[in-house]
Amino acid sequence: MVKAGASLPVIEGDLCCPSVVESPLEEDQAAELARGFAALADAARLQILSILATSPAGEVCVCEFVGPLGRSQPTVSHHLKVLGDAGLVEGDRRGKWVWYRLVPERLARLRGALGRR
Amino acid sequence: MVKAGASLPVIEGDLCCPSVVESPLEEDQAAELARGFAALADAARLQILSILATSPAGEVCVCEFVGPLGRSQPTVSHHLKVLGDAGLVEGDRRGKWVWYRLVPERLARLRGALGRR
DNA sequence: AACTGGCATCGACAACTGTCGATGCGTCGA
DNA sequence: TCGACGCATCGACAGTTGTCGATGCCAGTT
Repeated sequence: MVKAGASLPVIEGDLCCPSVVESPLEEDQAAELARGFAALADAARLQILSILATSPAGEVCVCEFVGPLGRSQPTVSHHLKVLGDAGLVEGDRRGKWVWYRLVPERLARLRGALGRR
Repeated sequence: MVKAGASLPVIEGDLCCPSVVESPLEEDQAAELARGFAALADAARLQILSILATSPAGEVCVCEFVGPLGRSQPTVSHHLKVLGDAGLVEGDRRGKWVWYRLVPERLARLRGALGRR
C-alpha cells in the first residue's frame, strides 16, 4: 500500500505509481519508468521543462525556446516531441503558434517513483 | 547524518538543489541534472536501485543482482559502475564479495529537482 | 604455490540519440 | 492567390549506450 496518509498521493489513474523504493520493480514497470526518466536525461529538455514551470502564463510558444536553449528550431521541436511522447508536456496550435504547457501529474509521478516525502 | 534533524530539505552541500520547477535552469545545472537522470533511464538500473532500496540489510552482493536482472555479470557490473559514477550507489569489497548500498541523499536530490512536496 | 570463485575491465558490435540543414505543411496578412 | 512565417518532419551523421564473451585481478582455499 502506499503509505497513503490522510491525504494523497493519489496522483491519478491506472497502476498507482510504482516506486523504486517500495518494492522490487518488475521488468515492465522498470522499463516504463526508465522511459520517463530518459525524457529527463537531457539538458535541453530539462531547460524546456524549467522554462515552462516558471512561466507566469503557464504556457510558452515554441519560438520562445529557441533563443534560451541555443539550439536550432528543428532540434527544439524534436525535444518537445520527446517530452510530449513521454506525457510531460502538451501543446496546442493557436493561430500560427503552438503553445506548450506542463503536465504536472506526470512529473509528480516520476518524482513519486523516487520515494515519497 | 543525513535524514537527521528535526526535519528537512537541507539535503546537503554545495549548490542547494537546483530545481526544474523553481527557476529557469542554467545550462550547467541542467547538464548536471541530466547526467543524474540519465543514470535512472535504464530498466536494469532502476531494478538495481529497487532491489537495494527494498533489501532488509540495506546492502546487496553483486552476485545477487545477476539472476533477477536476467543479464550477464559484466553487464550488471557495468550498470553498477554507472550508478556509482552518478553517486547513487556505493560499494565496498568484503572478502571476495562486493556489497553495494544506496546513497539516498543523491536520490532525494534528484527527486527534489522535480519539485518539493 | 596452485586452484577456484567473485568481480571489474576490455574490445567489439548493434542500437539508439542529439544535432542540423533542407523541406513540407498550415495559417495569417497583403 | 500569393508570399511570409511558425512549426513539424525527413535524411544524414557523429557520438553515446547496452550488451556480451574473453580476460585480468584479487581474495580465499587447498
